[in-house]
Amino acid sequence: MSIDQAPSARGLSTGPRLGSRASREAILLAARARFAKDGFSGSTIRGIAGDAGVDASLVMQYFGSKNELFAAVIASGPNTISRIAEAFDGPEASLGERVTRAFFEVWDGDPGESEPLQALLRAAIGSEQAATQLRDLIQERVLVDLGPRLQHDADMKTRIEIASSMLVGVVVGRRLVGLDALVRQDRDSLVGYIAPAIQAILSAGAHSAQLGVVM
Amino acid sequence: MSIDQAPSARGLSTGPRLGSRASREAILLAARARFAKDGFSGSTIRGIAGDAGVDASLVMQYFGSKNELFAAVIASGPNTISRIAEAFDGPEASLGERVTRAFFEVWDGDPGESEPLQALLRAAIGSEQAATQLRDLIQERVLVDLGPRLQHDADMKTRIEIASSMLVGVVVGRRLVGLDALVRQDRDSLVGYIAPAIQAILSAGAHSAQLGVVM
DNA sequence: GAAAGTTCTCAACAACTGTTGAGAACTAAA
DNA sequence: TTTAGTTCTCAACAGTTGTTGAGAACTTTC
Repeated sequence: MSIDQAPSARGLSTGPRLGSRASREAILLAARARFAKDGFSGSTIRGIAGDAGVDASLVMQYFGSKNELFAAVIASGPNTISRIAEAFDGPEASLGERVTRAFFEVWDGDPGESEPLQALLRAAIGSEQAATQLRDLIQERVLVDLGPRLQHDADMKTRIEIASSMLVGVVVGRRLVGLDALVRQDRDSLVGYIAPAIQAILSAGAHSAQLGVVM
Repeated sequence: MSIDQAPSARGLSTGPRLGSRASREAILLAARARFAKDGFSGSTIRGIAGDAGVDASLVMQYFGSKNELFAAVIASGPNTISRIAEAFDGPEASLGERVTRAFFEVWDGDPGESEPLQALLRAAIGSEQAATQLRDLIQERVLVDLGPRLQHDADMKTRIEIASSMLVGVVVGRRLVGLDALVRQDRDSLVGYIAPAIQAILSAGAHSAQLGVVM
């Protein structure tokens, strides 16, 4: 009945505590990898549980449902958009290269950072529901992180979405589809190819009538 | 036993023929739309059959299996890559615009043309098997259609794959994810934003050391 | 030792999946 | 009308899916 019956007057109680976080994290790790590789509907809870060396029902016990597990995977990623947003600070002449490089570091680098993003992208392309989730994430974060850096300018927002889509497209071609000429390139030479194009998208406003946006 | 027992010495025989092609085509149409919308594993034969106003087993009877139905949908699309390849013919100054416009006409236009492509892309992003299928398709067709137009140049092949990935990325952002600033733009203004970037990718070889490729 | 609390597994359910075989419903020829 | 051939549906299969509830196995406190 009463809460204060706790054994040693603390929140800690009797049972085993060591395995708890370890299994939970193993599940999250396995789910991250599988969602990134097979998409949402292509991944199964039994498969994830098997990878984590755990029974499927434990996954349910920790995360409630497959949808919540997926949400936990997405939430487990660090705030990548703010890292990309930081690339907007600096001289305009090298804007394309900074943004391109930041994108590759986030999407093409450490699995802990890239796998949740790839999972979200795969799921978003695979189902309308996840697409809404991704859309909202972009909508929120981009406004929060990029808003202060740029004046509210519909044209610049369009340019950012185009440039982002292009960069994501290259990552999709390289990592998800596996186009061989893209896979073979190392990151630096890819940046060499791509940065001028991104620069053309992002800084073209400076050549047109209404400008003074970025700097 | 013998084949020549056919009633009127023709290939035509007794049963109803009207429904045949109509149902087959209705199934193919429904499958095209659903694969494009929900991906491969997200689509069900029962759902496709329901859209076509037909029992699920009829789908099996016509196409044998879900995989073969998918292959039929992919094969039903016209040869889009050759249409894009044609855009490479012409003055180099407007190469970016021609290619960009051709891409949008193919990927963002008539459902009969764009839906098989979107279906293949969704499936390729959703599973490794379909990714191989897409990779092979690109490998074959690009070499066949673009090979004669360009000299065999690894650098140009890389540039083409990058530009294609970028354009596909924009289509994904616009059609599959639904980024609102991209959805709002009409095609012409999108081309206005994007063409210079594609031009930068495709014709940048002319500015670098080893050149003479495109012209 | 017993008791309490935690972590985890077993077995099963209900729904849905692709797929199959048998037989209706219909159409055209005899 | 009978017969043969075609188009299509019904009912069911075996497997997999997410999900659930009961109870083992283990750890700490008394």
